[in-house]
Amino acid sequence: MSVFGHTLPKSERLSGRSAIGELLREGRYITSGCLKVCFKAGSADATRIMVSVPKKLFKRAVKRNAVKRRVRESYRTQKSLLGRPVDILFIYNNAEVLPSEVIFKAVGDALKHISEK
RNA sequence: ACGGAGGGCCUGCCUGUCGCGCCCCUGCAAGGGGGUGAGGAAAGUCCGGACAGGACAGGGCGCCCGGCUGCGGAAAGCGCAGGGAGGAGCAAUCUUCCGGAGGCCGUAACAGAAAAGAACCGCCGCCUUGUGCGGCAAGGGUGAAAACGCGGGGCAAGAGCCCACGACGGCAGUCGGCGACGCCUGCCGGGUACGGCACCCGGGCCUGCAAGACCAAAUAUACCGGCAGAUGAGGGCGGCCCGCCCGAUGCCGGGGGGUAGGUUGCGCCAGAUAAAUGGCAGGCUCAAACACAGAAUCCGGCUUACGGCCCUCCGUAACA
RNA sequence: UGAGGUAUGGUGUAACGGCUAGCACUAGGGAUUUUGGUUCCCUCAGUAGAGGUUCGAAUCCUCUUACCUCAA
Repeated sequence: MSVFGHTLPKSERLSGRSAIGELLREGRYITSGCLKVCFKAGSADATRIMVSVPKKLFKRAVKRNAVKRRVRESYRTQKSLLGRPVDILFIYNNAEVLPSEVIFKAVGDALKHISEK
């Protein structure tokens, strides 16, 4: 782990059918700007996240990838806002590819909201 | 210069910083170092394969797809070059069609007499002068399409009826070409268009990596072994015992198929598996660093989307 | 990722390649009625988009777009 902690290795990403199913079943939902966020207290040691961009919103894979990368980048630079381990799912919920600043703010707000709960 | 036509090429690189996948090295570990990391279309999934499973004695018919020629190719609704007929454009050039049949079958709405052996108007002849009989297909009109064009002969009037020239189709021959075919000569032919059928040549079994292969919890269980069991195993009521009720299987071990899940298929310079190539700042080469766009089994094409440059050619205008 | 299908007025659906694309409901107008309903009459509005074949295309062919189904 680097000095700054602004990393996002594989162990901090949510994967696996059962883990995702558990989150979707038991998680709480909040909305923050262009994002819908599903989260629950983490069962693993580290905070784990995943990002979802529905195909209904963007038909082109390039746009979906761009949005996912911006969300991940925003989380990576702001992950220090969280205290204890949480499982989080970010679902993009806007018909347009928004600029990085907007997504950055939405992710930041969501993280603050979660850490207060 | 503007507009257009054809062809070719490219669609980055570097630095700083924060990050990601895979591989290698190092380290007990945390980590550190190095390498590498999307496209010309990766797309649409329109064709063809490889590969995999299923089916399958051998052969024929049928069915489906393709159909000018030559070369390339494993093959292709493939590429390159060329041929014929038609169409678009002032032009450069582009584009559509193409084996085969004098036979058979089907279709040709409306209009029109008639849409395939035609006669409404019309033209001509005869007499018994009529709502007659017969001949003709040049002219008119309908239609998307009407029986080859034009000139002459011929005739009662006419007509490829005959003749010359021409167009079209077929056959034969000389020459040129690997060939499709072309040029020339001679002979023959005359009801159109479209589609299908005999036939000829080539290809085609079906399903697709969510194919397929391997490992393998929990629960139930084929089968095998051991133990207990109508002298009551086990279960229900209950915290336990007694009691009451139901009662022939119960427990343990092995074990096959198989589900969740995992591995493989899956790439020895991309190789993930909820899925990596990015963000920010700046620079360089420069024709430009923008547009279209993100690998999931892999190849060969086609099609569609889209930025830029170069070369050749055509047209218009201006200048020399 | 692979395989397949659909698109016709606002909605649901018909139409051997051939009349002005038919029908029902809805909507608008009118008639009947004291008013409303029922009933009757009239009207509006459509072949998803772009090319091609053809004398002629909703229909046949090609491409594009949108939507749907199936295969863990």
